[in-house]
Amino acid sequence: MENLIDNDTEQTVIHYIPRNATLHALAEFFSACSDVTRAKIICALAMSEMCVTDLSRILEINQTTCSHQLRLLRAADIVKQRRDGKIIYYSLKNRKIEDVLMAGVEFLDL
Amino acid sequence: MENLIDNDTEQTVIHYIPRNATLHALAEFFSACSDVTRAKIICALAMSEMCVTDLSRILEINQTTCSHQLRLLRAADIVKQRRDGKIIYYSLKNRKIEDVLMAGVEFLDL
DNA sequence: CCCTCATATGCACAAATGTGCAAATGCGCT
DNA sequence: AGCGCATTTGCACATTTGTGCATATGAGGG
Repeated sequence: MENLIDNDTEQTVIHYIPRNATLHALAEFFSACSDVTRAKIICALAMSEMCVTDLSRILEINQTTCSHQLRLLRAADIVKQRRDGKIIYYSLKNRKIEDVLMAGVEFLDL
Repeated sequence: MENLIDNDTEQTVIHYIPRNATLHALAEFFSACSDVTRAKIICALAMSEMCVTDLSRILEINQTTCSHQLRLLRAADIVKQRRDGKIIYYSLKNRKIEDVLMAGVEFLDL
């Protein structure tokens, strides 16, 4: 069983591979961006803090679905909430998420 | 049925939301990055062109699985292949994928 | 206390996804 | 042609995911 790449390269590659925890975190994060509904929500929240009702009305998605996806986005630390009386306002937790979207747009040349 | 955000903001948000085709492309792209195995493969290929056998051996993943995931990555235009006799070498099609991973790493503060 | 509105949760279900075995294909060699 | 190796493909299966209805929770106002 011969190696096809040379041993030095192999060692370099092996050391470059991130730890499993890192890979897992990355995959989970990208997974949170990998749905049309959630991408929509992120884009909307990048413009303005908003409540669930407005979000679902403006994006034309079911309120329940919106709520479910917001929960996922919150679990992924992409979105945060703030309560004001009856209303819960959602917004981006960290503006770096926009850099990620931009990088995606760049890659796809959109 | 009253709006909770003012109409100007609402209009701005509505115009900011990317077209459906764009959202779909973005989601599909991130979906390609949203799996541990594929993330691993991308990281490895960022270091060096490699064939399936080496990839699966070094990353310690089943060769068949590796092949399946490479097909997905190829469909997502993340990876390209080059044949040399019996061997097929895989490499990143576009180095901008690294910027995306970096943005993810930045976001997660890894 | 009851009504209304904003939001979340439980549940069910269809659809998509990741994995690996078994078998097929492709290619060079003799 | 026949063999061996590299890679892909077909198939099956368990698991996860996205969605929305029905229902619950939570908060303010009369």
